[in-house]
Amino acid sequence: MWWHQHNLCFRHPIEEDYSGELEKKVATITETDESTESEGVIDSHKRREILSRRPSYRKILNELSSDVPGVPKIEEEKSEGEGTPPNIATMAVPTSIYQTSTGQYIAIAQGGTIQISNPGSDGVQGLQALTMTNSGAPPPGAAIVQYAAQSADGTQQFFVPGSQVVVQAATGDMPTYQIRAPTTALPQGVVMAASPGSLHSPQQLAEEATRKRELRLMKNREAAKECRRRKKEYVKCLESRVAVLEVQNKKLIEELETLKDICSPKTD
DNA sequence: TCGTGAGATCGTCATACTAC
DNA sequence: GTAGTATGACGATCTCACGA
Repeated sequence: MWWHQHNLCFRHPIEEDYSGELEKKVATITETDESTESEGVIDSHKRREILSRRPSYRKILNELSSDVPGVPKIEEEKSEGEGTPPNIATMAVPTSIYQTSTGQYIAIAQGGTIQISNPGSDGVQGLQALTMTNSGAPPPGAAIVQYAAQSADGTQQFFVPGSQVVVQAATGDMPTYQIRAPTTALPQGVVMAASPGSLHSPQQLAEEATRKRELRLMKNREAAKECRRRKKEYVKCLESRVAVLEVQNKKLIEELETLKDICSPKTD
């Protein structure tokens, strides 16, 4: 974070202990002893314990917000069942089987199930079922593949194992599908897919594990971004609170001095 | 212009917490 | 108990200011 003041720039280590210092400052100004972190050397394990037991930024900020009018609250995320995620589409397509240029088969079943068979697999064996869904709980054993609602060229893409995408190349009565490299760098949504029970070969299991890991990493990446955003907001909130409390403190001191003068007039 | 230092940002991992 | 989420820690990389 950059702090610009009279053409001088000051930097604050936003991600480290700055918020902790602010918390101490707020605690000092409000004359509470909530902040119990000692100044001495704390070994990393104890420090981790202390930090990890701290309530989340959202909770703290919302508590602060309820105290300080004008400070916006961080909205609680809606539960997943509420409403339709904007990026998840329902596939209402006729039951069809398509063959790709690489020899893979894609079967679009009624109800939106997409099945992919790899070259060399004999028919049903080796099929991977991709069940498109708008909402509701995933079926037992279901895994998640990545899905982008629309690519740059206006087509729909369904991310499948092996860093490939199933692309809906045209809409209408007879949509066409292709398997090709993704045209968008980042997937924007998810669909439910591929029960592990349908995976047989070690290669498929490895692909499944890789896919799960990539999905987990992607989610964690987004979570980290969101967490950092919340932390920044929290720090801003603390800063404004410090400013408000300092003004209040100053006023109270001045008031106290005034009252002292009134109550104890000089005898000279 | 280039090297360097300091802070910012990002991705990942580990782990506590939470919801079911 | 388990899966998913939140967040601290850490390392890599980026960005910017500053001095040689």
